Amino acid sequence: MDKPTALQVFEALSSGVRLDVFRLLVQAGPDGRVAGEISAALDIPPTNLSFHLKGLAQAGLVTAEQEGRFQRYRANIALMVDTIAFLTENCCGEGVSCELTGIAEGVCKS
Amino acid sequence: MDKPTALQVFEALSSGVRLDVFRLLVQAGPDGRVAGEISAALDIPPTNLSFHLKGLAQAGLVTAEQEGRFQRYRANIALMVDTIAFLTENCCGEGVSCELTGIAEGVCKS
DNA sequence: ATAATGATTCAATAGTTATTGAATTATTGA
DNA sequence: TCAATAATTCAATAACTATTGAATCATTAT
Repeated sequence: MDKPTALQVFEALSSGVRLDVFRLLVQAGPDGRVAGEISAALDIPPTNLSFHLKGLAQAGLVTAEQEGRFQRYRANIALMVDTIAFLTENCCGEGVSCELTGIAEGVCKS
Repeated sequence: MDKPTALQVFEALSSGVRLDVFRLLVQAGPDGRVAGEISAALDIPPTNLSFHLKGLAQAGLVTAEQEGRFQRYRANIALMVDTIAFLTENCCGEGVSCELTGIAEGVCKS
């Protein structure tokens, strides 16, 4: 993953609203959720939700698919996994072990 | 890790300057770097660097220690590892495997 | 066709973030 | 003490982000 992509992902995740939306879509699984469902579930006004969904989509963290007059959103798990890989490669210096924290071995460079 | 902490970390990592600073400090290892070294290495004016170091410190991603008239900064690897754990717990839904991406098994809930 | 529904875009506003140069604080060295 | 050095804070500005309500666009149902 290149740096601009990583920055966009971090910026997208730096809002409580967007983090909540993304988590909801992760939990929703492959079916995702239409905008109205997200709006209702998280109690976010449609216009504000649109704003944040746009940011998430621009960062690539969610995809949008038209479904009649609904708009269905899904989490892009692959990008999140890539992001975790990016952080992993940037988080552990020489000889630093991640075992201490309960993260699986092999995750960090060390 | 709680949500406000995660949000602060993501916000801190959402600036190219701060990401560069953090990576530099990770590479520097336990010795860290004094502010002037960071400023010179990344070609960032001292006053702007102070601004971004403040953000990183507030998020907990770096620590600062006075050393004579210098200020030594170090990366907080533990917090980064916690952040990776946070993302891991929020990235993989039911039955989603991370194997595809080359991330070690056991990382995702699966 | 027309009305109703789902969602987005637009316009306005308030608040926040990034950057720069000048001023300030603190420590070291002559 | 006095000048020099390291770093931060302050003040000003420009740019961006978040939120809301009104308006618009597209699709569905009558």
